[in-house]
Amino acid sequence: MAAARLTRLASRDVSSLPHAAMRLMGRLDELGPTRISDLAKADRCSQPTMSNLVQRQEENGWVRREPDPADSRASLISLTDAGRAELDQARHEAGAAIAARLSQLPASDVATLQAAVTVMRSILTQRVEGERP
Amino acid sequence: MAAARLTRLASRDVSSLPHAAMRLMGRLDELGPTRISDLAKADRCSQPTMSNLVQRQEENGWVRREPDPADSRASLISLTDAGRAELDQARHEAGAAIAARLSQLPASDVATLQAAVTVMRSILTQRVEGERP
DNA sequence: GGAGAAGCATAGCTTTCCTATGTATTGTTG
DNA sequence: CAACAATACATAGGAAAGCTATGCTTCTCC
Repeated sequence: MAAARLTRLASRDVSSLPHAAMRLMGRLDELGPTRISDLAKADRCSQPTMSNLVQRQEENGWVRREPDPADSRASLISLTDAGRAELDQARHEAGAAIAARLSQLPASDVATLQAAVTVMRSILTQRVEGERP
Repeated sequence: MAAARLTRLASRDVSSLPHAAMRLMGRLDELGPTRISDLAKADRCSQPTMSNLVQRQEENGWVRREPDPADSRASLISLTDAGRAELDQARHEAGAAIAARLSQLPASDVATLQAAVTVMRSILTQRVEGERP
C-alpha cells in the first residue's frame, strides 16, 4: 500500500510523459531493440495493449519499428533520438520531484529507502512458483 | 521506478477488485464516512473523477451515500457490508501474492522493507513547499 | 438579502487496459 | 514436402480511469 501510494504521488508530479509511455520507453532504454510480445511480458500487459501503445508512440516519433531479420513476423522496437530526449526530460522531472521530498528526510531514512530499492529489485527478478519461464 | 514496478506486479495478482475501487474502499475503511471532495484530495484525483468512481461503486453496492447532516450540499460516502467483504477479500489476495514473494527473501531483507514502509509513510504525510493546506 | 464560495453532477474527451479474433509467418511432423 | 499447430502481430469493440469545463444547489459572510 505504501509503495502504491508513493508511486501515485510521484507520478502526479511528472507532467511531460504519460505513464504508460514512460514505462515503455524505460524498458526500451534498458533492453535495446525488443519485440512487441517481449515488451508486453516485461511490462506485464497484454500483447494487444503493447501493440497499441507502440503504435501511439510511433506516431509521436519517440519509437521506431524495424523488421526483425531473424523472423519476418516480428518487429524490433527501439527508441528514437526524440524518444530518448523525451525520456531524459521525464526522468529529470521525476528525479526533481522525488528529490524535493527526500531532501526533507534524515540521511538514515534515505539510506533505508536505498536498501529497500535493492531488495525490491531482487523481488522483481524473482521467479514465483507456477510461472512459466 | 522499483516501487512503481513492484506496485504494478502486485496489482496484477489481485483479480477481484479494480485498482481505483480498491483505493477508494481502502480510504473509506481508514477514514469512515467521508465527503467526495475529501476523498478526491486523499486519492489525489479530481473531484469529478471521484464523483464518477463513487457512482460506479454505489451501483456495485459496495459503497453507500448519505446526506451530510451538517451541509446539505455534501454527501457522506461509506462502505457497505458487501463493500467491506469485497475489500477484505481483495486484501487477502494481495497479501497472499506479496507473501509468496517475501517468503523467498532472507529475513533481513524483509526487515529492510519494513523499515522502508515506515519511511514511505512519512513521505506520504509530508507537506511539500508550494502546496496549499 | 445578495454576492461569491463551496460541494457535486454532468458532458465530452483522452489514455490505458482488456478479450476475442483475424492474418501472416514459422516450425513440426507424418 | 505438404499439412497442421504454434507464434507474432494487428484490429475490433468495449470498459475503466482519468481530465477540464461548466452548471446547479446550498452556504457563508458582509
